[in-house]
Amino acid sequence: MALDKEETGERVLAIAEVLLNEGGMDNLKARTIAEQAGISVGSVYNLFSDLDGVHRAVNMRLLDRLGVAGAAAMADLGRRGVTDVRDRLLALADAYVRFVEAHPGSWPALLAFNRRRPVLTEPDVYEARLDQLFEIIAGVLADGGFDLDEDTRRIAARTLWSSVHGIVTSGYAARSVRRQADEIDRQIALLVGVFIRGLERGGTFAHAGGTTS
Amino acid sequence: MALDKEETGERVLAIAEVLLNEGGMDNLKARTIAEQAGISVGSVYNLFSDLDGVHRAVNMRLLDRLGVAGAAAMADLGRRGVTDVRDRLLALADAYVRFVEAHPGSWPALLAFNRRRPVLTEPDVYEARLDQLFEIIAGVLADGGFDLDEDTRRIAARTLWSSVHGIVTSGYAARSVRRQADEIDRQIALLVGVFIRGLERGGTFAHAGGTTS
DNA sequence: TTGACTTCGTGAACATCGTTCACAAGAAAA
DNA sequence: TTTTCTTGTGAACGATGTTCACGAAGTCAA
Repeated sequence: MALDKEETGERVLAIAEVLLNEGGMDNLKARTIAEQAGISVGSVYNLFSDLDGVHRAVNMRLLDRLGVAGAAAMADLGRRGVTDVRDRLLALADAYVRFVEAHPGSWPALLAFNRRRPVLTEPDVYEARLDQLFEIIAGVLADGGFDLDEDTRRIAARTLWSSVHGIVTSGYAARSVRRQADEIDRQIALLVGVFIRGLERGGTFAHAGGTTS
Repeated sequence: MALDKEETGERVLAIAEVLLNEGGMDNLKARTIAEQAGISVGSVYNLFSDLDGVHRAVNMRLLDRLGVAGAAAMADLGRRGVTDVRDRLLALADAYVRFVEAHPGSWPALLAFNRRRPVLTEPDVYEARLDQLFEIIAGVLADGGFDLDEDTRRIAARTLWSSVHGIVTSGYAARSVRRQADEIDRQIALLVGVFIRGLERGGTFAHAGGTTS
């Protein structure tokens, strides 16, 4: 045996990520992985329980990389003395956009992976890695001087994240590739701008049932 | 032959939608459709080019139904004399939430379907049906008395839609089923509230490059 | 009516996929 | 050396998407 077991696993994950990035979920085939990794099909199932297990492991790496990208963007702004809330939120959103662009196949594959089953899987680990991002956003909001209690700030952070996520994914699902990046940037700019102005005006955001007569 | 060709196609689509709704994309099998529809496997391929073609047709029906739900929600509010922008936007968002809840499997399958290939498909028809929804939102914004030019209003409508979409999909991707509906409602209420307050303050939302020193 | 032509349903057949498993090779222990 | 355990192997199985040669049934002209 030439390689360590863990080392072989890493190589399989690297190959799997390339396959996912190039051809989406349908391109993740056990025989292709085995061939490119120089092992047999059975060995793939020795290293991972399923192909789903391989995909899950790739997704973990992606989420980790996304967290690093977000933290790096904040660290970079801090190093340059930028403290403006708008700039920091835009930088976070931009980091996410660049991350999605850097993973044109594997990131959509992660999203599709979660939607494949109704709710059978246990995305606890997923949520844990996403919480890391939420806390970054909540931290930015906390420094913004808004008069928000902790609970509202938590909701606002998740709302902001979900909104940016929706803008980016909806944007890239549209037809043209060019000109679409511009649309995404404009939507994000409008969202962040409107969000900050709305928060600055204070007030409560209770789930008021105003729609009923 | 007992049934018309088009009628058989409708039955196939109805069966396919049930299958998708119950088990997601993996549950859409040619042999299952043929068996439940009382036809042969080959006939399915006579009626539709691919299984993807079947899925596409189901998705069209879903998008039509979503458009009807949105329009109905607006018509209902108009009938009850409700003209407040916040109420109307919340009603639209609520219509979307209820739509997603009414299609727990087939709607995620639609989203996963679009993410399956990088950008090979031509979602022109998709976009056309979504534009219908954007125009509804833009119409509500136009009645809101905000000082927005048509272009900004278009962007704002799409931003609002994408944000709500992101909130809903991110929300249902999380772990618990209960208590999650509450989280979604709170995020939507915060988003709409913040959005309206932000728009009321006017100003431009140009893509100002403020992040660079 | 009859014959040719067209249309369309049929299901066996093929290729490919995920997954399993009996087997063997090799390392470690005795 | 012998035994035992681990681990890689690839043939084999079942399921799936898709095709296609065949035949039944309808249509129409003579």
